[in-house]
Amino acid sequence: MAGNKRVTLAEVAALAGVSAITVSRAIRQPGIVSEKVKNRVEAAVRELGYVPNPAARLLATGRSNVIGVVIPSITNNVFADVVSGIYDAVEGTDFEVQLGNTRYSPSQEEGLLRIFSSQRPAGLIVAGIDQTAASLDMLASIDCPVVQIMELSADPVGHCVGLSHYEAARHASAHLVEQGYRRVGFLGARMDPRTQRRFSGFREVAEAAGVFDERRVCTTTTPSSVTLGSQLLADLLAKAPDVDAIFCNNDDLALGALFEAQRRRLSVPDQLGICGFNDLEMVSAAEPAITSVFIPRYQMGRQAVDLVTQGIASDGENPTEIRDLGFELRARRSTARKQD
Amino acid sequence: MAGNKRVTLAEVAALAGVSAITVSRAIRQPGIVSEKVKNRVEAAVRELGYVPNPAARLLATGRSNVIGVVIPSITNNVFADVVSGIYDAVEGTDFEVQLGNTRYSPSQEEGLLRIFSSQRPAGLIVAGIDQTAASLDMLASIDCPVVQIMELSADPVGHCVGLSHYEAARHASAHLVEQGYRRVGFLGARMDPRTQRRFSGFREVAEAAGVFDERRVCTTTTPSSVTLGSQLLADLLAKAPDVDAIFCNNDDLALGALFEAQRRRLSVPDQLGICGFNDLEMVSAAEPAITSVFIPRYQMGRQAVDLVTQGIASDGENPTEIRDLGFELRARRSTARKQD
DNA sequence: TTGTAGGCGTTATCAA
DNA sequence: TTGATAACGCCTACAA
Repeated sequence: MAGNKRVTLAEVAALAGVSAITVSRAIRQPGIVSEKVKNRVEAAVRELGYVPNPAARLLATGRSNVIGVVIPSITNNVFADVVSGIYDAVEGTDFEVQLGNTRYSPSQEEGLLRIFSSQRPAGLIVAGIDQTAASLDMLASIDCPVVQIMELSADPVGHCVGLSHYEAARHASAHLVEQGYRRVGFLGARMDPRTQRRFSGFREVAEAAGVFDERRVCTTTTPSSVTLGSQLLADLLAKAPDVDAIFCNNDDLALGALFEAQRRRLSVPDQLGICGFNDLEMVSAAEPAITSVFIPRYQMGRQAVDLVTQGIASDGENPTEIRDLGFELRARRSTARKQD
Repeated sequence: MAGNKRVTLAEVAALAGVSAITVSRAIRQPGIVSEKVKNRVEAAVRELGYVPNPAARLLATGRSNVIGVVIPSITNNVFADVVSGIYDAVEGTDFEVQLGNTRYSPSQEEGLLRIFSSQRPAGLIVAGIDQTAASLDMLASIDCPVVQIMELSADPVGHCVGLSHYEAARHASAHLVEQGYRRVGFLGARMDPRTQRRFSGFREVAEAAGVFDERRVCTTTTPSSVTLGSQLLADLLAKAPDVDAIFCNNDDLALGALFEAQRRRLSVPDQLGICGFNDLEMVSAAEPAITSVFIPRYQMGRQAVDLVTQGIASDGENPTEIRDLGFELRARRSTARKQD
């Protein structure tokens, strides 16, 4: 089968008794070559174990098969799932994924986009809608499908697959109020734009219900962790011992808060209701199971790739698409207060 | 500065008043061109905003700047940290990372390696030492630095950065015995080769201490999760209600077991000791904090890249290196049994 | 439907 | 130290 040295189009062509360009066409647009020739070519390809040389193709076309993906973190479970969806969707296609990590830094994001732009990518998938003006300029002027994921933008640079974190937070907060909690608080880490939008949702619902109080808000710009969730709850309890429920900006914090509550013998959900965000697997397994807001992480990744490939297939002629994939509040025992 | 169209070597050469190849040399081997020419070239590069075209370079040299990374999962936190180390180490260099996901399937691994091999990568980083014979053949014959990570191999195909999971499991198991536990059990998911090696370590220590019992072993090939940890502990307790400590193959299972113990009002560590593996952040935050074995995930990623780049710099003339990065048992309250 | 010529941007080779 | 020439493998444009 496959020899050791690289097989070229010319060698396949020689074996099949056609010209190189015919082999090229048989591979890329099987429809336009005759059935007979196609079969001969396919046989030769198999026999020689031919694999196209992407560098040569790129050099000739000026267009790569790389889908650039720009995310703020690769260790965060949320993005791990998104990336997983992206890789699954790309599998079996001719595309490759190139991952860029911004570390939540807009300027690093700008740098990554600059690099990607200069490489003529097949498509670009970027997390969030809070790019710098310079980043947005690049995205707007680049000649390939662009997809913003995670959130919904009123004014997207390209396609958009996500959900309203503001609405999601409103639902979660409303749930707390409905459960009868009246002194609700908020725990937030990192406080990136997405987090802040969730906080807005929480704040508005709490204010509308007349249960908002600044003293029950504990936030930090420190990156999120379970340990930090414990600390934030400790801080919150110091400031506002009467808090009876918390909306945590993510599940790590929620789990940390649960552990801290256990340490203090605070009964969850009776003395303290806890709601997380993202619905990572672990929170549904907790004791008590933690209420959270599921967001379709994996699907966002998959559909972003779909939009890229469709955009390429239609040669950029398809209109901008905004897909709201929604969210789902998953109420569990951690907020199941005994109703009087 | 940078115009919109791509600047080529020839344009830089024209502006600098030299030939293209001289510019090429001035960029790649500044040492061999005259000071004067070098300065002129540098000025021209800056003025035009020249960026080399990697595709053309690759086509001409037959050697890419891609470091291929083959891991079994991208959602698993363990590999997320490894990959994070890889990306951090690659940053600022001329290399790029290409991630391949085997989904714990040896045949998918083979396929990925086949693709990578055909792309003349700059280096290859593969997780584990349990490749198929065909995979090992490819790794052995490929003309670039190869690094196996996660484990130590007696007979590595290239470099090796990892630790002995067998030894690590022995330590953890010995710790349980030292704490006075006498009816120790094992919880294992997925049961891939690495997991099995950890089980061997556990088994041998337990047998040597005369505390091994088949009935206290609960394993499944199902992928690991926190929920699964709860189920496995439930299964274990059904088979062997007298178990007094468990070594969990990873932290997800350990956390799930802790939750299940809480549900059953089993006191940890007194009635049940729990030890995890990997030392993910969450286990140290748990209540009680869970004992685990830390492994240097991030460092393995970083050092693997170092070995690749060194191998390239030395043109493959450096000897095979095996780096044992070790592990660290982090004893916490979940195994701090009151000693009588 | 198939083929021919030329070029994509860079580097290796050989020569000056 | 610098330069001319010829690849590298594929694709676009045009021709047959």
